[in-house]
Amino acid sequence: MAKKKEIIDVCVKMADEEGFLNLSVKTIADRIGVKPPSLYKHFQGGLDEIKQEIMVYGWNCIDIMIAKSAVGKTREAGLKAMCYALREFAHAHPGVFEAICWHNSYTSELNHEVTKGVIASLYAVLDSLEFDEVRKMHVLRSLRGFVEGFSMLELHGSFGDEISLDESFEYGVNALISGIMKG
Amino acid sequence: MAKKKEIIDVCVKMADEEGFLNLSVKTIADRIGVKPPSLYKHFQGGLDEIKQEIMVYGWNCIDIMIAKSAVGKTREAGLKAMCYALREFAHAHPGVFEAICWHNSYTSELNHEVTKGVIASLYAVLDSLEFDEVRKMHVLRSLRGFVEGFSMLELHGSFGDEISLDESFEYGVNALISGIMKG
DNA sequence: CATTTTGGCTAACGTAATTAGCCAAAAAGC
DNA sequence: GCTTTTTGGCTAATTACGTTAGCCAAAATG
Repeated sequence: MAKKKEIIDVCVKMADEEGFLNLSVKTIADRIGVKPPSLYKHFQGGLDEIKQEIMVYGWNCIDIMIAKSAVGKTREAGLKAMCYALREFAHAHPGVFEAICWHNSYTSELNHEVTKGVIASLYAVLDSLEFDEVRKMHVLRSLRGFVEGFSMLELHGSFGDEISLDESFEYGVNALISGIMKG
Repeated sequence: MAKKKEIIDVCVKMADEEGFLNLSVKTIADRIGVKPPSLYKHFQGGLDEIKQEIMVYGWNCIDIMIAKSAVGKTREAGLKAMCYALREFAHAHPGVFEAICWHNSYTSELNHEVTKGVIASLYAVLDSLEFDEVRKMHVLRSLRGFVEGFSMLELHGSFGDEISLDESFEYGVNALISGIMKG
């Protein structure tokens, strides 16, 4: 095995398959085929550093997905596309998404750096709304709150599944965005 | 020191003051003035059981706050009051709120039991909307997603604070509920 | 070819959760 | 009122994990 990047890729897979909470130095070392202390050659910050790297990986990934999803779209269509992209990421990478929701608290410094990229993508679409700066921030926060909250809850199984989750999400996105456009 | 209930009260305080993540058998035992093994006389399930009890405490508390907040209100006013009540709980009990967001995954069985009370309160107001069952569920999920997501993000410091969080929340609630009522 | 860096290892340590097994005081039963 | 059981605490020991120290071989670099 070799460099950080490959190890993080393995960790990302593990987080998604077995849960972010089940990541430990031992399980990671086992999966890589190495003894626990060897990981410290790559990550002197230990487990915390690995978890941060997963979070950073996640934000970069989200940045790309959101930017792609909004290409050529403005206003309602742009906002909607970004909401769907973020939820799709949460489904594709539940473990990484968990890392992002959770590990925030520790690392708000680093976190603000990292999220700048994402916020930049978002602002391109937000600008097309021609709202003032404060209102754009309200919109951004509202959308993030809804999508991250909804995704967190559904991934944790808090919603049950008798009624379609996809339809609930669509309903919520439509309601929120229609409220944003009209207000 | 004596019974479960008093110990949980202390744990709730600790979670809110020092963070849910910092709860450990040792810190709890210290605070109570007892040695770690003694806690197992009250909670045979160990730390996990304690964390579950905190979650249950939280849901009961939320149940009461939501029910009180919605008294005598219907439709928009009722929904809005419940959203504000839930966010107020998150602010008043950040540690317990964290427990609720986090510990969901482990305990979806128990969790579904516990949330029935809350969902009952909510349904009283939802019923006043005169929507069909499926749509009521969409509304419920959307509101929960938004409020829990927004609160989680602000408590984790993910939003910054240059622009008023209260105003962003108000904006989001108004947008979402207005979208819900019109749809 | 010499040297440094890289990436691995074993051994040891500190701390946390938990279990086993003991014991005194309070509570309940006769 | 005394006996017995339950309650709630303890110390000691176990297990598991993150981490550090210090050693070593192969690969990369000069």
